[in-house]
Amino acid sequence: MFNRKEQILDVAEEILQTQSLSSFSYQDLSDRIGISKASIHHHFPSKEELCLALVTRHRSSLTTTLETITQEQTNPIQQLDAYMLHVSQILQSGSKICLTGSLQSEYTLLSKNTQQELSNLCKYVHTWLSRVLAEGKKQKVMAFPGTSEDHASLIQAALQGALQQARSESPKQFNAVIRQIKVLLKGK
Amino acid sequence: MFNRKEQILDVAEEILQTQSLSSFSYQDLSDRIGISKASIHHHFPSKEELCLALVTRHRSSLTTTLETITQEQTNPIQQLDAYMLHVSQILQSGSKICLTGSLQSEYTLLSKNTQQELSNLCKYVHTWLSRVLAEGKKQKVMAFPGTSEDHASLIQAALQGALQQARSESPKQFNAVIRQIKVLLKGK
DNA sequence: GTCTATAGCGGGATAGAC
DNA sequence: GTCTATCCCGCTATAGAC
Repeated sequence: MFNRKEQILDVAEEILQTQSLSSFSYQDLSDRIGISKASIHHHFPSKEELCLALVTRHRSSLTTTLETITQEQTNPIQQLDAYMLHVSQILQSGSKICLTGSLQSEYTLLSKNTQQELSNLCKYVHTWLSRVLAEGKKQKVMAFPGTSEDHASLIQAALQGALQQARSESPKQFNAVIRQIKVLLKGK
Repeated sequence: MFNRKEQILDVAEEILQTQSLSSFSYQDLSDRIGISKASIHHHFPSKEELCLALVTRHRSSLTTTLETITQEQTNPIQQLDAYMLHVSQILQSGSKICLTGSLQSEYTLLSKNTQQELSNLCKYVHTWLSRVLAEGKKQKVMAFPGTSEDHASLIQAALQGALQQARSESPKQFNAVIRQIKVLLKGK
């Protein structure tokens, strides 16, 4: 048999990116997976544990993604492009938002552990982005004023916000943000 | 007597910016205001109506704010600064996020009317920002590549994302985004 | 406008059989 | 691992008295 735990996390992640932590229930999971609520409780006794597992898995998945990008692309511009493509695929697969954004909106409802794990995840992405930007500047293939860290913060925040804005507006708004991030990095 | 409806909306807005639409209840309102749940239903029969009223009021409030800024500040740079100060005050009054961001995260759960009103609100802010940026460029007090509309989208998305990121990180992350938005507008 | 009381539902979680 | 059955709770919403 395949891994049921992973299947539950897959479905939970999808719902979380479409709705919110408070609004989704074991019943939702039960309906979509086709096993009873009690069976899901067997794998994840509490909602809090499920949520923590979700964030932990997401962090390790994102780590793999970013490491792969770093290995496959040597050019910092292509590395950033690959990451932005990764983010835009979230939008294209339904009008989802990133897991991070969904959970940060309900940050005050998370357990201490989950908050910590979410914080680690964000820090990791920020560090990666900062490094790519610093490398791009050093190689003179990117140009931007200010520090790499600040510019990384801007890009990270903009991508998260853009996914959400795309919901009430059109995906065009999201594409506008991607376009502008790229334009800003071109020297003149 | 003061206006109870407004009081309810005040408290609801505060809770929504701290938690989420799904997680907050008439009981929460009842506890904080000191009247029964049934009394609140008298003013806002359903949660959906309350939510719509909240967005409508927020839109008119924001319209006033932006019009005031436009009248009081003649310099586009100062207009943008005033708006960003307005946003940063959201963060300073507790670790809140903007109403827009909170509701967009649960966009799929909103009624059609509320979705439409939220969309109008976002469009209005985007139009205002675009105009300020275009004016700044025309007066040569701002410099940025690309269109005013795209740069407005970037700033709007970044501010919304930054408020959320500030929760799992520190307010420093938010300040970094503000700083970088300003730096990007300086000609060199 | 506010209250108490309650309906009716769905939530998270558990017990115990298979 | 999965099920049925059930507990207890909190939710939205309504009825009807004051």
